[in-house]
Amino acid sequence: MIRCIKCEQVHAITKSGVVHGRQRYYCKDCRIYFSLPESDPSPSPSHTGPHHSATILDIARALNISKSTVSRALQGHKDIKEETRAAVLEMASRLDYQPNLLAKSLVRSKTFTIGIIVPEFMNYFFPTVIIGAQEIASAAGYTVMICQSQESVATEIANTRALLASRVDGVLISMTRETEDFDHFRVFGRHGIPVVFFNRVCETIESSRVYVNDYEGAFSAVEHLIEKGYRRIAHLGGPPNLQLSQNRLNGYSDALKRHGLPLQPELIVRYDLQPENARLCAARLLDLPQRPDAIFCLNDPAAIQALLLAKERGINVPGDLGLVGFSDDPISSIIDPHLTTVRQPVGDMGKIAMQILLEQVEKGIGNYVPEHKTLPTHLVVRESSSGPTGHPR
Amino acid sequence: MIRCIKCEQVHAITKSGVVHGRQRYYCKDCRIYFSLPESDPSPSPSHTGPHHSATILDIARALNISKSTVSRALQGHKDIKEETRAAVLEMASRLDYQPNLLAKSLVRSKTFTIGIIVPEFMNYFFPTVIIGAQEIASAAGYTVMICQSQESVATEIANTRALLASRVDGVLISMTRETEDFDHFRVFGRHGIPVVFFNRVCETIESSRVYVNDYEGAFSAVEHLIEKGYRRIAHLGGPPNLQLSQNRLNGYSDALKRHGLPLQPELIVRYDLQPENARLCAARLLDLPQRPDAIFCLNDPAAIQALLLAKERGINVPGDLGLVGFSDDPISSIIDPHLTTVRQPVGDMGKIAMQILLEQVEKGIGNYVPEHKTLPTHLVVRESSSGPTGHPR
DNA sequence: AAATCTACCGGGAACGTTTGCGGTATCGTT
DNA sequence: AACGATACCGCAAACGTTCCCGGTAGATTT
Repeated sequence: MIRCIKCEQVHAITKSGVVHGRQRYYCKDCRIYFSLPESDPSPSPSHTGPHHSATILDIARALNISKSTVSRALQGHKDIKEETRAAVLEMASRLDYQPNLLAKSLVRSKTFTIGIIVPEFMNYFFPTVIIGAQEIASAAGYTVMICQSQESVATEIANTRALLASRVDGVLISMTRETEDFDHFRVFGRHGIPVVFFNRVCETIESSRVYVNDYEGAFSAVEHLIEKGYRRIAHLGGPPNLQLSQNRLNGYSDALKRHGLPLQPELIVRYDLQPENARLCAARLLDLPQRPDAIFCLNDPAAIQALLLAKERGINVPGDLGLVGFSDDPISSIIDPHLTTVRQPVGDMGKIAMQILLEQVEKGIGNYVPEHKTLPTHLVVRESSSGPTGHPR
Repeated sequence: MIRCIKCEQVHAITKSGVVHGRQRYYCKDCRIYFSLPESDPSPSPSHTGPHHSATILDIARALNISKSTVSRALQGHKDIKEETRAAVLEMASRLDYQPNLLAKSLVRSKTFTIGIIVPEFMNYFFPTVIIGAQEIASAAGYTVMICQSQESVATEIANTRALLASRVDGVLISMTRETEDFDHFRVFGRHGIPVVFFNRVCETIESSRVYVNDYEGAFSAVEHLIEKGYRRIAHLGGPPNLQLSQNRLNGYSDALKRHGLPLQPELIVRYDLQPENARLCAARLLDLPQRPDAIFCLNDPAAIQALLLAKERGINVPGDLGLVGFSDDPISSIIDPHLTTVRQPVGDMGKIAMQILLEQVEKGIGNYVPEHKTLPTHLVVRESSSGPTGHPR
């Protein structure tokens, strides 16, 4: 006892397969498909109706023209009379037509979406990058698809597959803290999809990269501590497989060398980017028989953990312990004492990375050379490093 | 002078259209399509190759079987001999086959992706919700597509269109601070796409909603301030079009009434959720001829701005000014003094919202009733509200 | 020996677009 | 009067899947 949703007739209805749990029907008179929930024999009026969204074919039939014409009218092709176009547009909005990107992308083999893989977005850094990137992308008519690997290679691999399956036109990647094998990234190259790495870059893959000058940032931070009178400066570093922790470590040690200070291995600890472990590592440093009088931390979250721990233990910052972080997290200017840090242009990093990526997407793979962009850093001096007590400068 | 990328022959090649700027060719011998960048006549070897990703048809041809069989083998259909399936799998990985979700979704009219629209993700709240939601979604085999409206209705509307065009199976929405007209949300209903609102819900649209008990949270916060001895309690509230600011305001005033305190209009200010304006509004309260001795703030970011301003002006918190926020932002337990706040189960909100949504997606529209879920809040008492000086309790 | 069943596979339509090519009016030009 | 140009539109193939329907070969039952 199925009636057509349009002509309300019963006789011209035939079944037309089941799609995902609901019976589809076809009315021969109206030449229209529709479906009704089959578990509910008498659906409430508010939920009845054509769940089958309108297509260009529906518009075409309603106007007695061909779907080619509708398609062309919709995309502003010049071959279409102004009159017809107006009619199409009018009917499109009447039928609540929404173009099906899946179909469009399928035939044009271009999706106008960019994939982004980040390890997390709990902290300040990655959301800010993403916002910058998204701004550029949507200005260029692209949408983004954000994946978070949650610092796990397994889900990172899953993410690459998902993006590949969705046929994104390009991807932006900042890898996991534990990524050591990069094979899963190569698949993009094999499929002609440009990628650009940012922040946590991959050096063994031929691709564009954008990052800040970690070495210089670290160098200036440590030099600043030295100038303020700190002498036993420790480093709370990051995992060795990340290039940036290596660079910051190098900046640290070179600054020490430059000023004739010894490089003491026990003053260097590395944490795996988990906040809890930053705290643990800071504790290791503070528990040292000969305590450091300053710590240069890999990033602000780590510095904040160190600061909190110091406060708990009654260690005066900056009097007994100088602290400087990296990346200028907003919390750093709120916490007491305010944290000295190395500011990096976070939003710009997203923008620039996306700009480079989109350029390469438009050019097509093989028609561009990978680009390596280094962004400047800038030391922001605040209270946490104003010099040890008894050594005012 | 085009050679087949497989057999390296020249004679059997015919042109086969141009897709998006690159000429496509067809080798009659190998029955294979491929394309070369036409702007670069002699591409470097590293970038040469079949940009045309392998399809099930390629696998089928290589194995001399039909694409139906390949499809079935790939999805684990029982009709396929173990031997054939193994061969297909092997060939698939040899050809670096990646399924094309666009095509699959097109025919099944199901994308297994959920859209999420949030106003921003700079603060702690929304990223945390998203993480929770994503966890549930990916466990169920869905991927999410995150859009941020940036607190602008215009981009919110653009977001709905994008999600609609991408044919998401369902959407999670927390609306803009300025959304007053909800028509652009109705299109989901018309297209049979279930939506669930969270946090900033929409009451005029028939749909599921999940939020916290804002009224009770606010009530207990204000009651707490009263019990601690504060008497002139102000409220730094939010925009009136958001239900949650209304509810928190009601909790605030009812708590005052309950304890026989007068409701004074000049003690109620509302900000538009921009941090700068939170500061301005806090200033308005602190500039009052008769200054409030406590402020109950709409959320933690606002409370933090108030706290910073008070510190700048030398107003002692909690001695001269009690403060309590809402949502337990991590900064709140870092800032000095630590901020009393109403904790809400943020991650759970995402999880629950996604669970409800997925249920409705699976059931299909019309086969479920909208669900309204209120989550409990919990007052976290810290230093910022420990009582005015001279009124210790 | 015929009939039925099972296991496996292929043909082909369908999903909703885009787009090259061909067709038909209409109009102006020789 | 014939021809070419122009403006507009339709046909049909293609994109890469899924899945219904049918077919064949061998095994089992009657």
